[in-house]
Amino acid sequence: MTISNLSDGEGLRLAAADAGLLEGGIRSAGLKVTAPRLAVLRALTDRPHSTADALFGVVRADLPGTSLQAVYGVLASFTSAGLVRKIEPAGSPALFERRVGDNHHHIVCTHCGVVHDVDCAVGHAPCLTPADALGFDVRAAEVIYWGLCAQCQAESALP
Amino acid sequence: MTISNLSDGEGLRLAAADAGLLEGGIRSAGLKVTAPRLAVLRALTDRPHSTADALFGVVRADLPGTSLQAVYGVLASFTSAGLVRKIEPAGSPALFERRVGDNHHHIVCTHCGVVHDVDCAVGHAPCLTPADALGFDVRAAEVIYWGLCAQCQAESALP
DNA sequence: CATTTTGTTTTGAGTAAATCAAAACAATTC
DNA sequence: GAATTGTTTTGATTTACTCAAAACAAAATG
Repeated sequence: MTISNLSDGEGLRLAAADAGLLEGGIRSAGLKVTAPRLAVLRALTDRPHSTADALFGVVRADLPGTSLQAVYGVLASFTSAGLVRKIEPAGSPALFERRVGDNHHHIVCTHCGVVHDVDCAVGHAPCLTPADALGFDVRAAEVIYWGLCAQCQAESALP
Repeated sequence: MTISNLSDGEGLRLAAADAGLLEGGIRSAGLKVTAPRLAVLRALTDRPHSTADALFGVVRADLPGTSLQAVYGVLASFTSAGLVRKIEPAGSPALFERRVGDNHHHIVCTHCGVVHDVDCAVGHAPCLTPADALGFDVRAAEVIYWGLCAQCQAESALP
């Protein structure tokens, strides 16, 4: 599979527009630019908080030869290169997003599973300092809010 | 397997002392009191932040006939009865603890995986209010701090 | 431009953690 | 003590993910 069959038909113009940005991001992370990587990164741009499997579904539409393992491989390399962030909410397969480098958190619907980004709670870097760090050298604080999303609240209020 | 072969030998006195408390806890959660449930609850008292598998290892020493699935079943019933809390740190199998009902969080060592409880960060119920809840009815905030524990810091500083 | 090197993807197998279902069984209720 | 209800065992199954070797493509090099 070569980069030249990356896109076809109506996706071509969009792909051409994005390609530079996506490609630059991958390249400047010190990774080789390949068709599966471009496809995964594009899919993730459109659909943040996706599972590997969901991304595989999107990617294989663009690039039919792509394997699920390739998607896992791409995501692993992106994650360790700091190009994407992996989140693992309880009870869910891992989710991935392109928004990295800021200290943002997530809010997850306990009913439908939808995930949204939320900015940090209190002031500058809230929750980044535990009451007592017990001698740990704390590097990160991960916050997940759980609750009912607006739509599921509305649905649960129906007769 | 009956409750009568719950313990033997030197564990008997301790078991007798605990049995009332453990039994009362299970019963008042509306669950039947069984040998596997007592054994799991006792194991969890001694070793908070254990996996189902680790608890299975402890329980089968007391109660050799116990199956791993029984341990999963016991933990599921305890969790939904509010008798234990299940935590699922990224990259780890689920951990269980008896400390419930308070809003405490966890600090996990990125190197050795050890988990400790930490009280809430700032004031009363910090992090319980996101900057913007996006219409969600927020019910819980889960905070996990990641860092190097004191021992792993010491070991990484060696020649 | 051709070649080599390095890194990526495919193919296929394998694993860990957890779940499901039916039959056997035990705790509580009556 | 019998009936009822809930729990545990047994055994199979699933999901999410990982590993390894061979095939292959991208980038570096001459």
